[in-house]
Amino acid sequence: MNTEPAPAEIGETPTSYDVSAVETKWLPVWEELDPFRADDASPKERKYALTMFPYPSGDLHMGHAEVFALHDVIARYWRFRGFEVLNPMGWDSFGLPAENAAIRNDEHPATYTYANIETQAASMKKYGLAFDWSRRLHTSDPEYYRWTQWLFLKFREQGLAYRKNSPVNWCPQDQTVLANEQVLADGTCERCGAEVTKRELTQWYFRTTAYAQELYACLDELQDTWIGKVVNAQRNWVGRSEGAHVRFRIEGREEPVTVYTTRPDTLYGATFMVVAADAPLAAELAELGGPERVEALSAYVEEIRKASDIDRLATDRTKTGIDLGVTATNPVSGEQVPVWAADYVLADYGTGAIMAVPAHDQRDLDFARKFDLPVRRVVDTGEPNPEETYEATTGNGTYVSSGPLDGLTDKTQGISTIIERLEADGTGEGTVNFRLRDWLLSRQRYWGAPIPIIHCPVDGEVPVPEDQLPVELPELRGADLKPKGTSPLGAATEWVEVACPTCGGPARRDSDTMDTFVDSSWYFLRFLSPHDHTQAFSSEQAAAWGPVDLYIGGDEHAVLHLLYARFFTKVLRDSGLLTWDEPFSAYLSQGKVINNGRKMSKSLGNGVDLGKQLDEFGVDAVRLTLVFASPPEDNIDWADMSPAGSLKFLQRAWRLSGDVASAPGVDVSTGERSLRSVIHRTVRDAEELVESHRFNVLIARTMELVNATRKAIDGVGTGGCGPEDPAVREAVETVAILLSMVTPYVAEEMWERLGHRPTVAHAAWPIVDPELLVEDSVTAVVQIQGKVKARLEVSPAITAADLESLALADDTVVAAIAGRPVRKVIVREPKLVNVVV
RNA sequence: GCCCCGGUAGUCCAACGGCAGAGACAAUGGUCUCAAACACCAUCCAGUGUGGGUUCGAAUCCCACCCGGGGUACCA
Repeated sequence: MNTEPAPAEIGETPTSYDVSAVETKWLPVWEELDPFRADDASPKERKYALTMFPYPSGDLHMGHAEVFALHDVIARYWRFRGFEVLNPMGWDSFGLPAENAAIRNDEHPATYTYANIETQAASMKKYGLAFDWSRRLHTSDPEYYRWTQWLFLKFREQGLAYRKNSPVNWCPQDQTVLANEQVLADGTCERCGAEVTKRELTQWYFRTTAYAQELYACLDELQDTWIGKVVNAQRNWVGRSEGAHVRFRIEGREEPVTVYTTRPDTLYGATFMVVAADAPLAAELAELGGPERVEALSAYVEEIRKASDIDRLATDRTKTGIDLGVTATNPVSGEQVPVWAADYVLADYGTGAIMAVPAHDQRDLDFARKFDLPVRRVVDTGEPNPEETYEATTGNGTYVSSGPLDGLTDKTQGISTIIERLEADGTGEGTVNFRLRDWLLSRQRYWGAPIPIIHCPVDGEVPVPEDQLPVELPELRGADLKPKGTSPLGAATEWVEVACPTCGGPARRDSDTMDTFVDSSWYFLRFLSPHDHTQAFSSEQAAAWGPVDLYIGGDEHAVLHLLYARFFTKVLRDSGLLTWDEPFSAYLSQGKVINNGRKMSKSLGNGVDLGKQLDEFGVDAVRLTLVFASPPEDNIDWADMSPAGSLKFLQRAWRLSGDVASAPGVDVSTGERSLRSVIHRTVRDAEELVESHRFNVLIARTMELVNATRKAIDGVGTGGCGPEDPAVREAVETVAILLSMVTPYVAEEMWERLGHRPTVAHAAWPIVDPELLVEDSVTAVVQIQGKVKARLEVSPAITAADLESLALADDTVVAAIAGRPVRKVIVREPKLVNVVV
């Protein structure tokens, strides 16, 4: 600690406080008083404040420090404003790092996990956060994952959890499958960075697609209370599009092939059809084409399987594909078109088959060019003809060569005309399509919640009976956990081999564990009744507390965690367990803490250690710096920040508390008006600023109040009222209360020096006196042509007419008008007059 | 490519369509000191990315473009 306490000379007021002494002094007092425990029986109006619970890897870092500091402002503020606040904390404690550490150190993952949890818990306590610690939970506790498993079984009963065989993302490094959401845009694993490959495996899925429409539609309600970019990201991820299914009859095949298109109006321009090469449909059609087509297809599929996702994802890659040797019939024109298989058509989007309209889709045009297929323009947009330029046109235009559409110029009308025709003929219909896929939840790893299913050769998939939950993890450690391509649980013979609950015969447990995102999809519900051994969560408490009033977290979870939690909420609502539609009424994401323009990382060597910052400047100064730095959602570059400056300010604020010369409880209403006016304006602004999450401005306003108070104390003779004035006490108490939301230690210390008993968290929020917000006089500006020419001191109650005549009589105004005729006068009393000449 | 968000003093950031500055960092000068650090006092600093438009009046609203950040990407 570099803040030396001032030498305590007898009779002299110290000029600074000892940061570390204050921290050790108040921490036990708060533990004792426990002011933030939420009362389920409270008659008060409730608020549920939630911040994303951490994964226990090592100690807390700067990112945690920021989000917790921001979150704490809201939680403490609501409490001050008379709400009963639920503000819980726990750990998302299943996950790979613990498992990898266990392999490295030949130990059990729980050892690493729970040691880190204790480290983080101690740091959080020292960090002075307003959590209700009685509700602490860890998702890796059997008492928690028992209910994760129970929820899985409920979902399965409703057909929302199922198993299917499908090509899945496989991370060769972590030796496990990944959800689509866990594969980055460049085709690498979001966790370890390895290049993701594909494998054909039977895996468990949650049917998120069943809720695609609602997950999309409800975003409208969240538009104003969720941070915009997250709503946007969710919208993109769910990916709703409107279009049509169109059925093409295939020569020699009974079933027609259905394609999905968003441009049915270009149907007359379809010159070939393409099916996803890796879909079963392609194989079927190849058989129609003959043995050499089958062979060609399988060679082609082999080739594309070998290509990495990175290559696949390169958009400028040349198109590849093969002719399947079959023809399809265009349902409106009767035209015969060839059918191709290619990898630019995705098996799991739409129907896995498209009608190719090269003139009006660049991908199709590239393909047509490569394989010398015909291009036919059917919309004349006025741009050069794509048949010649090889630049597809996608805009509005006049339909040509399009039968009944010819001459039409409106795309919307063109689309609806074709859809009507298709529907009348029974060859297609309008439809809505989503990009969202089902959520792959199986993981071939150990440290997660086991999937509570038993596979019996006689009875098939049998759920573990509820009274046998939880299915606890067997004790495995070290080398037992090494990735081998199958789950480590599969090798735990004694654990895997069980009697079938239905027939009693030999059977095997499902040896996969659930994606840890399952654990975090419902933790906000478990906080409502964390010690209840009879149910996952209390629906009654959920109705009373929920939904979460404000959720704060990082935007790395903008699609994953938030989407999954929303999905869980909707399923549980439809199961009758919840009454609300969305889990988080408002969502705020904090920016990252970076250093010197770069993300902090070991390889760059620019990490900032939170512990060191706390040791050097103290908890309060670090919290203040993070809150003051910028609006919450902006990144903070630590290199631009000055925790030393923050500490300087806190010392100045603290010093005020030693200068107050009136007694506690003095009648502040007799205090000096101008200072009181600043106090009450500050409080009014503070309310608005906290509610609109402009915490950085809140700090600025508090600094302003500190400055004004200092002047009032010292400035006797120059307008200051001196330390005895009751307004000074009111000001300093207000500073302590405002600061307690951000810097609880120094605020508590000030509160004590002001002669109050702890804790400042119990202080009454100042009531704003509207009388004190009225100003004695205001400065009105007079503009000529919008440029300021003069200022007038006027009464705030002045009438428009009076202000106008006052302004027009002003010498500088008269001079500025210079005799020109006044054409118009705009008056916004009492602040502004604009003269137009 | 498409979709979001942003661009204001050297830096971080404020500013209901109405005086561009609330607050801070840095810098400079001073007080204090044997000297320095700390502390305190004072000073300095931009016309709001560019170009149009709307308006009596634009940092703020609209359009186009440039730059930065993020999301997404053969999604038919």
